[in-house]
Amino acid sequence: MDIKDRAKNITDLARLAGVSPGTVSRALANSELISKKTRDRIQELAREHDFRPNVMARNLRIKRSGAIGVLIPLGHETAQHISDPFFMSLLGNLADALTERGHDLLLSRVIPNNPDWLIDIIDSGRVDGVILIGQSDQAAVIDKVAERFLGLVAWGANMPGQVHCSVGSDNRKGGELAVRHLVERGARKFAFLGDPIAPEITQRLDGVRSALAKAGMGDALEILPAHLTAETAHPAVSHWLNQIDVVPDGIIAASDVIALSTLRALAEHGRSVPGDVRVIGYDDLPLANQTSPPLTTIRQDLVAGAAHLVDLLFRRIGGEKTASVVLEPQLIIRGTS
Amino acid sequence: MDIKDRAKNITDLARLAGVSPGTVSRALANSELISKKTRDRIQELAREHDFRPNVMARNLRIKRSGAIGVLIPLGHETAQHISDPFFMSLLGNLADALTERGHDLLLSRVIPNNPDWLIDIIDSGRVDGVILIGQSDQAAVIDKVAERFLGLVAWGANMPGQVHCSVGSDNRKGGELAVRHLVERGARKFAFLGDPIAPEITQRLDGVRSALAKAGMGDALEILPAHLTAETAHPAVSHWLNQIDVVPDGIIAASDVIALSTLRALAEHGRSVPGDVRVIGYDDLPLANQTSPPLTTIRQDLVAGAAHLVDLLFRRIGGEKTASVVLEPQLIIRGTS
DNA sequence: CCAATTGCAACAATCGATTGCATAATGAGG
DNA sequence: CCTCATTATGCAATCGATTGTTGCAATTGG
Repeated sequence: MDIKDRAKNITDLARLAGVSPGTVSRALANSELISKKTRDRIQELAREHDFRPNVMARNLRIKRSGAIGVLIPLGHETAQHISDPFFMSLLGNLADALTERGHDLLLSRVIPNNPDWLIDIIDSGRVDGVILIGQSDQAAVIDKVAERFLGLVAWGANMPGQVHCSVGSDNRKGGELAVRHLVERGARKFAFLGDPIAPEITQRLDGVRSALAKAGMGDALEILPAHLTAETAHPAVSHWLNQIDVVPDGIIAASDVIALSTLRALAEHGRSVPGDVRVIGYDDLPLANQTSPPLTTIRQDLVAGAAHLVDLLFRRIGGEKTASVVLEPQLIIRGTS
Repeated sequence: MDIKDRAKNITDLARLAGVSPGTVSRALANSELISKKTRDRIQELAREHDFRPNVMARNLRIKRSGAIGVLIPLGHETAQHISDPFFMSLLGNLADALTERGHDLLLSRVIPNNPDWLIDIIDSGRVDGVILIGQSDQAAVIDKVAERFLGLVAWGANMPGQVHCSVGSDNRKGGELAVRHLVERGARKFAFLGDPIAPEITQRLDGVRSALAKAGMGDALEILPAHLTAETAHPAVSHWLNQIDVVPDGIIAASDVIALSTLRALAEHGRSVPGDVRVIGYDDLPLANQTSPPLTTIRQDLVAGAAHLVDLLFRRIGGEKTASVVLEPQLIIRGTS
């Protein structure tokens, strides 16, 4: 088939078939209104001419875009990069789940410098629904939008009084699991590394505090509240190790990424893991299994998480008012504890 | 502003302003054809009513979608996951670069089970251009499409006689760099870990072979040609270590991900790095700096790579017939060599 | 004071597919 | 051979914004 006589729109194809555009449209949609004979003929013709209907025109008419917006709000720390392994890991799973449902994934890294960032995207008509990866510090904005707009789900913490639908792990329980495990292994002096500005982190810290209190060691906790990314974590932790008097023997990192940098900093300071210090991460990213020794961590099941996000989103798009989902965190014991 | 009287389309807004839809369109586009006074009035009205023009209608009319498709073809190994850290790292950089240019990023993980996978996406009208992350084993398909369609660039190897425009590092030179470095450090028996089905890997292996030949050690190379992902690499390498007679003292991993697993497997086999064995990776992913000891590797500058991909793509969309770009690989010496 | 020029905004066609409704073609039965 | 009931197709409006062309009014110059 030469490039010249490729039918570029439904009208061309209709002329070639000797029927009206409407008939072609129905035939390609396999509508019963068109006789089997013409239907087959038109479908065959479409195949021969390599015809592909214009998606935008179709979307305009039927008012759906066939795309789901996946947004990564970078509120409290614009320096945070989209390639953060945690985001990426979830994103990969979302891409798979959405593709299976025949939807495109519109990726956007958004810096919420005006309060309309979310509404802007929703009202633009580019997407049928929105999945937020993380709430950053935008809980208020998200809640306000969620009151009006159903097709929105978020990965992250489930806060009391929250309006929007979220999927996330039980961060509090995760924090508790981490501490209980370290206590069992004999740790007595603890440190928590992570910035409680993000609600998830706050909840993890709450869990840590609560478990320590229960164990009668409520005052044995130190906190390094710096915002820690893959790039900034190592120097921050290293500096912290230099200035403290007594190095804790149980370190709870707020994420695997932080834990990784911590392992390295400890090695450089001549501390053995898990001999001198026991370390536990959070997330169970694929790379947690790749360190030496492999990282003990609290697992968030991102495959299940992504599946839930997508499932809830489509149910909400369908009009259902779904509740949030809280996933059970799981202690994964490896070599660093 | 109540939700009721939100103008939902340009016609509503025109009625409210007492002008015609065309005038509103021009006013919002800040066209000189409309007097400053009416322009300001309409813009103010639009702001009050929170009006956002329908992107799909606009796109249909002006025949652009405002989105760039980023495709990850998974040809020779469907099990490979989109969350491969290398893909993700590049993807993050692409998202940033495209956002800066005001374009959306349509992410798709595609399994090329029929030869039309690429044409389908291009002709659907959903995207203005396509960036391929990796060519997988689809070079023929890609070349055929590239003959006709300009708005296409790919990350990956630059093969002789290639039609499509690609951006990638000089894999051959990268392989040479790796070997020269290991030789300098005293390694005498080598292994290359990676599957030469992907053209990039073949080129790296060629470089390795060539450098070894130059050093007069052409026969000191062993190859583990398994397809290695984050999940499969560790068992494969571990098994390999068990069955070989003499463990090499210089290991060239075809990627950082493979190098990571190798480090772990070596540790489990009681080999010290870099004491017994020197290891070098390829890519310089963020996580290469996070291992202990940190990984010596051949750096591909993904920030520059992403910038090139986007720049070339937009120039091609603009009609320019750009040539491929080959980036200079860089030896990053860290702790494993 | 009238004609020529300029400036603004309205009109209407257009992008390409979908779909309710009207109409033509077909076939059966009398 | 004609009528009526179906079935199969055509017609035309629609989704919402863009843009070339046209028409009207105000301004300027002679």
